[in-house]
Amino acid sequence: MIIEKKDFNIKQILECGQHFRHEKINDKEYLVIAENKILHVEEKEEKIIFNSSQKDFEKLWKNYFDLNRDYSEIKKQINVDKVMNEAINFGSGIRILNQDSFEMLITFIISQNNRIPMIKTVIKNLSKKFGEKIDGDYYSFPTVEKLYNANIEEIKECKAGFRAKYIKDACEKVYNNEINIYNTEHMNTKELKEELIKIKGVGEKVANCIVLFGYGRREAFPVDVWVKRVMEHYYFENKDTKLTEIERFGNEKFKDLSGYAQQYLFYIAREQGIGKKK
DNA sequence: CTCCAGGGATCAG
DNA sequence: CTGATCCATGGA
Repeated sequence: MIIEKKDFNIKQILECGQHFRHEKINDKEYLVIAENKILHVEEKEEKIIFNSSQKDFEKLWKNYFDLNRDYSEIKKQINVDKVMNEAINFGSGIRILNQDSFEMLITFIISQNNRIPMIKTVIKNLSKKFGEKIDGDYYSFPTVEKLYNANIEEIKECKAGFRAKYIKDACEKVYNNEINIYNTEHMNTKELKEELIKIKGVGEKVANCIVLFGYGRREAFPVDVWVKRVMEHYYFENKDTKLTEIERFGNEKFKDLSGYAQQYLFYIAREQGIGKKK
């Protein structure tokens, strides 16, 4: 499947901190794992080549890469000042992926106080140990039931560290229907976040990432170390500012498009090391 | 060696 | 309520 290259940069999409199940071949060529599929994506001149069947493309990848949405309109609306103009131009090919909600739950529990390469390693280990083989050394993300039946020691062996008990708690609460993470259409974002925060190891930031990347709640504004740095640098005169205040500032500034704004800001901050101490 | 990572739980005040 | 400390692990 070939589509026109517009508001699409595979490197920016996969390396803006929302996705951990890919392998880089080069800047314009990646392997992406989702569900029980492996996709080879390649940028060529003004086209994007999805090496998949038309059926898989329509059923999975089209929505996964959020191709039904007009990003030029979104960018226009959040381009409210000089800072955002620079961030949007820097990451102009970013799109927010629509990923599996349970996978996002576990993924962002793993993300806490961790580095991106290590997050990828833990997810790969969990998938290899508890997922289904797709092809070669690639495995699908584990189901709730599989992870629920794993014991803490096995999860720790995947290098999850102190987060293993959080993963276990998440699986128990989901498997036993102590929390509802599946029929969520009737819940607003605040209610959904409150539900997720009942899980140990899920706080405000992790909950925001889960609803943004796993539930399409694009009004969420996760504030991590990088967003804190870039926001303090540009909007708070480098003064140490509370996370809740930064989140409120973002939500008021970007309204229901906060998640997109946050993602352009995260990407430019991390790529350029904005605000990082020496 | 020390410091820190897409934070949160727990404890001290 | 706010702020400090601890948490596994590995790379800089």
